Parts: sequence; C-alpha cells; structure tokens
Amino acid sequence: MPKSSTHAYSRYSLDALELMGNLIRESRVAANLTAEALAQRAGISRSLLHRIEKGDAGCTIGAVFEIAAILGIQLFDLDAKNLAMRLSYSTEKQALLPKAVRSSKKVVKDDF
Amino acid sequence: MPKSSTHAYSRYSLDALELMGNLIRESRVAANLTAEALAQRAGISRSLLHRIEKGDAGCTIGAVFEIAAILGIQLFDLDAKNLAMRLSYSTEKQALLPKAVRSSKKVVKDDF
DNA sequence: GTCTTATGTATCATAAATGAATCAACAAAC
DNA sequence: GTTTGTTGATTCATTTATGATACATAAGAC
Repeated sequence: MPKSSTHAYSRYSLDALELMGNLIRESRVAANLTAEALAQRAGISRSLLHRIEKGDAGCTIGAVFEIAAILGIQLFDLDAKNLAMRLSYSTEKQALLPKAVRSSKKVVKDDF
Repeated sequence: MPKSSTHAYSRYSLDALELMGNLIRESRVAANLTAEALAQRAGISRSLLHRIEKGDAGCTIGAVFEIAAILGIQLFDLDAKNLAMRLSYSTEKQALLPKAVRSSKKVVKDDF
C-alpha cells in the first residue's frame, strides 16, 4: 500500500491472510498443480503467487480471489450460484441504506 | 495490479469482491461511521475506502481485510479465537504436504 | 546414488495502487 | 426553504505491487 507504510495490521487480519495463503497452497497441491502452472492459468506471475501463498498483505485482492476461485476455494462459504444470489440480495439492501452517515463517533466491535 | 492489466477476472471473483464491498458499507453505516472516520481508524485514505466499498479488485487485500476486521465482519465465518485455531491447524497440515508438485496438468474444478 | 524440476529468495525496472486535494451533488438536520 | 457535511468522482504525484530474471536449494522420479 503506497505512502510510507507505517500502519500495522491487526492480528485478525494477519491470521486471515495467512490462512488464505495456506488454503491456497493446500488446494494447489491437492490439484497437483505447480506454482508456475497455476500462476499462468490465473494470468499472474509465479512470484506473485508465492507472495499470496505466504499471506502477503500487499497483494491485490483481485489476484488472491482469482486464485482462490480457480482452485475452487469458496469465498464467504458460497458457491457461484449462491454467491450471485447473496450479492443481488445485498445490492438491494444497499438501496435502502441512508446515503450518508451523520454524526460519526459510535462504538464499534473492538473485541475480536 | 501492475503490468499491462489485460487478464480478466472471473465472475465469481468479481461477485465476491462486490459482495465484500457491500458488506463493508452495510457495516459501516450500521456502526454509524463516516467513510472518513473509518478510513482514519484503519490508517487508510477515504478514497481507498471508497474503492474498497465499490469492490475494486486492485485494492490490496491487507487494506480490505483490515477494514473488515475493524467493522467486525468475520472472515471465513470465524471469530478471532477460532480463526487462530483454524490457522494453527492449517499450518500443521502444511508441514505434511509434499514440498513440491511434480507433473502438472491435472483437472481442476472449472465448474462454478 | 544421478537427474530433473519445483520452490524459495533476491533484485530490478516498470506499471499500478495509494493518498491528497479538489469539486459537484445530494442528503440529513435545522 | 437554508445550511452543513458526507459522499462520488476526478486528477495528479508518489510510493509500491508486480513481473521478469537469475540463482541456490531441495525434493521427487529414476
């Protein structure tokens, strides 16, 4: 992330990133695909795939999701069909939300 | 994603990205946080948060996960404790995997 | 054991992600 | 109605993610 990368990531984010990397490697090995072969299939370089498998926070989410998709790893525990349904439902819901938030300052779940 | 952005994303990835953005906005509004307030809290700019909420595939996964974490959106449907457990389990499993894949070419789930 | 090949790591050039700033449009509160 | 302030969108400079390459190491097949 450009600009003086000073801010730290939460443990939760780091764990999720690492788990994602692990799942990807697991799936890749299970599919008997070499890093090079999978990278090529996704249109990315082997070095990027390597970073993804290591749980690098700096990889773009599109690359990570695409790799997961190719390997059949479900995102949000949803398959293609249900994901599409969930999305359209979510999009409808968006329309009902207030367009702008006023005040600010409100308590947020800090416990996780 | 640097380098001549030519490769297209799968529908699945795009849907997952958009859903993630929707969930984030929903949660932010529910928490009564302005985009500026949340961005500041995560150490990112409002413009980046805006792209994240739009489901931009080019955002780094670290930024997206961090925002989700702050909002209490569960990744992999796991809370902090269970995520940590799932991770350590996954990491142990990694050690048992073959270090290198031979052959290549194997069928992969292309149906989703 | 040898041979072949996948992986880990590092470096570098370049394309792209990010932050900052600006402005218009619109929604909420009054 | 007016006012205040959030959001959407754009542009630009800067920092960084990515791809390419090279190399050492190690693991699988024989």
